[in-house]
Amino acid sequence: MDAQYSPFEVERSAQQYWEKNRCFKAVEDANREKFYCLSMFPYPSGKLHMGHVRNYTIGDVIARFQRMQGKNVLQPMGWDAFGMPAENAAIKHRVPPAKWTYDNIDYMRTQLKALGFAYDWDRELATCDVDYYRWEQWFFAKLVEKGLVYKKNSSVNWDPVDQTVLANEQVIDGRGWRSGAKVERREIPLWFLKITDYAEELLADLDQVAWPEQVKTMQRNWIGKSKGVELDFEVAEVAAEHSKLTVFTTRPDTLMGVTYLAVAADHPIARLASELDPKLLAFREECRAGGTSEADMATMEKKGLDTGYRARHPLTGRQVPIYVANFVLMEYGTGAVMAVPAHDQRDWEFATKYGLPIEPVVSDLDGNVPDLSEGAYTEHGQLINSGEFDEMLFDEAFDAIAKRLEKEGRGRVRINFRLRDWGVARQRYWGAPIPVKYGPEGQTVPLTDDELPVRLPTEVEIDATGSPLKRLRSFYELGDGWTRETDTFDTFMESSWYYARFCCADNMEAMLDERARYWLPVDIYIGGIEHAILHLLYARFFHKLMRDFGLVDCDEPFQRLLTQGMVVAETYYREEPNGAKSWFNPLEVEVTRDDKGRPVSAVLASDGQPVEMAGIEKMSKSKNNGVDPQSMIDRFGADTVRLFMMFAAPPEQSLEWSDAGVEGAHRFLKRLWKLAHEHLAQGEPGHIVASELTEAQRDLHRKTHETIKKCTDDIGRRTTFNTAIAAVMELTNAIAKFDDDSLQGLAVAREAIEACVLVLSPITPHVCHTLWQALGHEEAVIDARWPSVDEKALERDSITLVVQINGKLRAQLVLPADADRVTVECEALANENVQRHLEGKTIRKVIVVPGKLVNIVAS
RNA sequence: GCCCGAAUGGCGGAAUAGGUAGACGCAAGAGACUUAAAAUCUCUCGCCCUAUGGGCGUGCCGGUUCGAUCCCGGCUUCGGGCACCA
Repeated sequence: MDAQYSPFEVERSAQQYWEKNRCFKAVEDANREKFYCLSMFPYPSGKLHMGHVRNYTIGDVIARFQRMQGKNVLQPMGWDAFGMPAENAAIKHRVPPAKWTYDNIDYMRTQLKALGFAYDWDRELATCDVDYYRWEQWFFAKLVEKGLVYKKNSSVNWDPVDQTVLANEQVIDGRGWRSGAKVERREIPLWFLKITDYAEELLADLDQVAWPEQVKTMQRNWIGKSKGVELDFEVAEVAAEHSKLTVFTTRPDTLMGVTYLAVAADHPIARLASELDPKLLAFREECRAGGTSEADMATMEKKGLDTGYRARHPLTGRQVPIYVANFVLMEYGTGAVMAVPAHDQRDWEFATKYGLPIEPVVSDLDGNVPDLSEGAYTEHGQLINSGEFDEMLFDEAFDAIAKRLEKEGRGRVRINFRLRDWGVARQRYWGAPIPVKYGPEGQTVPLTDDELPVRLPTEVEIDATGSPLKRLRSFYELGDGWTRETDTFDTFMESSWYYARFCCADNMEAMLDERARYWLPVDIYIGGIEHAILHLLYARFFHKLMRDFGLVDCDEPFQRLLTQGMVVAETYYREEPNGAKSWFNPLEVEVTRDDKGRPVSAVLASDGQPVEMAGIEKMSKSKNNGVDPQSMIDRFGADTVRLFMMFAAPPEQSLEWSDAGVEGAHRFLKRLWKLAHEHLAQGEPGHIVASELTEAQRDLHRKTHETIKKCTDDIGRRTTFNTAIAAVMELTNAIAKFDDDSLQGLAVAREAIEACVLVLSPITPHVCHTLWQALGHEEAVIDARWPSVDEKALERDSITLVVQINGKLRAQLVLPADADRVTVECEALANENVQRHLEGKTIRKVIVVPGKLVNIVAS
């Protein structure tokens, strides 16, 4: 064994060993307990960023830990390869999306390999491979047959200059990012998957999965199940087919307070009204301005205009005005809402703005009529001004009003979901073609198995103006007046089932096979919290579709979920003469500190001139604060990078990049290496005989087992790798202080060092691979079993407990571990400092928490 | 705007079931070794005071409790998501 730790040699030889022996190939084995560990696959954007390194290190630590627990582990990796950046790169650099994507994949694969992740590379897949997306097309056709797919009009962001549909992120302050033109909402027919058919199950099955409570809460709120009443307002002046205006409300108790209705700009009644009124027509046009996102809807100025039509209140018969409003959307619900300005804040603001009546129908529980001068009263209360329903509370009023509406045929109780069906069509090139054709008479026909797959052509001209597929005759035209669908799938489609395909990625005959039943569900899924709703909900839905098609047999795809925080770093800039800011990478900047270590100023290393410090932000290109993982691997080796990432913060929190912290991690590995080296130089150890250990030996022996116990829990249950590493650091500090070359001493030290190597091996696998060999083991450390805790070694003779007076710390006592309550109390009261603080006071109560503390309550 | 989180020394963080706030690491300071530097090792390190002791202290205001970083109510600031970024 070398005296010096040389990471590159160590890493090369460990990686060669793993590759040569195909250590991470996963083979189905019904007799072994399986463990499927999955990290969210990356979009191949060019090179790995620190967020990837963090994500994949977490996954790798868990996979390697589970392997040491004796599980049959599957840990695959692949590429979420369709998406917009490839098209943007094609426009900017004139590189075909396919070439750009595959080049990026090749580079990023070498980076992942350099980090030593224990992937079964035989299962690698890229979603842009036809062997992958063909099954998505096949499955889509099956879903069409089952009636789970339909086409309907939906709003998109339309750039009138580039004549193209924009993604929400391409709309900046209401304008197209390339053209700068004001974006309009435009209705186009799009393909939808009926996720709402599964709303109830998607909600209920959240109870089965071991996910963070916050993620489950977000999904529950997103699905948004609510009980309410659907009711009809009659509009007398218009033709029969529009004479009923249906609305949904969760507050039927406020029905008597309805003073107006609001409909979407594209609602039939609004259309009808605008035929006669140019002002209305103009307003309906105006409603088209702006983006389609919910945030836009919620924050825009609420505007409306009277249609002139009046609706008949279903209970009172009173006539209420119908307004067109820009915040009501035709696609959601019925495209119409009832307004109760006294008890809904948005309605209150609208009514106040347009001088509409605000009539309270709910008082507080003491019968006090609410003050509506500053805003709506939205609490549940007691009904007033509601005739026969007066004095009823919410539940009673809900039932009574619903019952009466039902009896009169004007309403019914309904369960409503906020969740909307999933629009899966995109007007983009770099995606999986939707397998549908259109006939000369307007027929819409899904492609049959023998017409599949539809290959995405790679020889295309890409520019900023929409999908090139329509311009490509060989793709678009099918002869005899038939044409092909040119929309492609939302890339969430691919990421909704890749976890299943990993189980049998080589099957060319079927989407999934029995191997998927062996491996699924994924035991732990690791990825960014930003995917808490959309990706995870779509994947859960898709899983249930596959289950109902007999392709998988569990209800949920991801049993446990670990959501990781962002990687952030300090930002530095200089203001240029023209006012623009130029940003400098943290690695190019030197920070000077005051004598307390506080940063006071920063200079650019290259010219020594000052730069401004602008705080800590998510690593990004725009702020140039991204630290390239590659440069860190080149400098310190993969183990150091992995160790730092796992040590700097628990996985759920954001992680701040720190150069000094990385150096600290590197120093620790050097110390560990030296410790092992020096220990080995002291000669062969004896065997531990527990009854013959000195006190110091017993202390180290105990610390070793305390560390094993803590690390097992920290890694296996809590996934707080930072505290596991801290515990190992404590143990190495104890080993370094332990100076005893007797046979028993060496044996205790050997046990401690081996524990460090085993426990760290999932985190820093390369250096532990080499150290394990150096410690004389034939088997590789990846095949070693996780160390077990000797409960006997944990026992202590004496314990320290603290004495508080009125909750304030006043003394510490060292007592035999088995001291009884009376002894503890007497010892506490006998303490000099305790007596001093009790002088002139009367003891009211003594609380003893066994093994922890004594609190004396005195006054 | 709506939904979900977070806030602890100079810094990253720890305190796992309401029981010693600050483990571990970084930075900083002092010292040892060295011709010197690097590396390494040892010690100090929340703030304040009349210092073998004491007061204050976990974003802010209030509550529950013998005891609150932890539970409850109300704020502030920052972050994630909001259905076509992935």
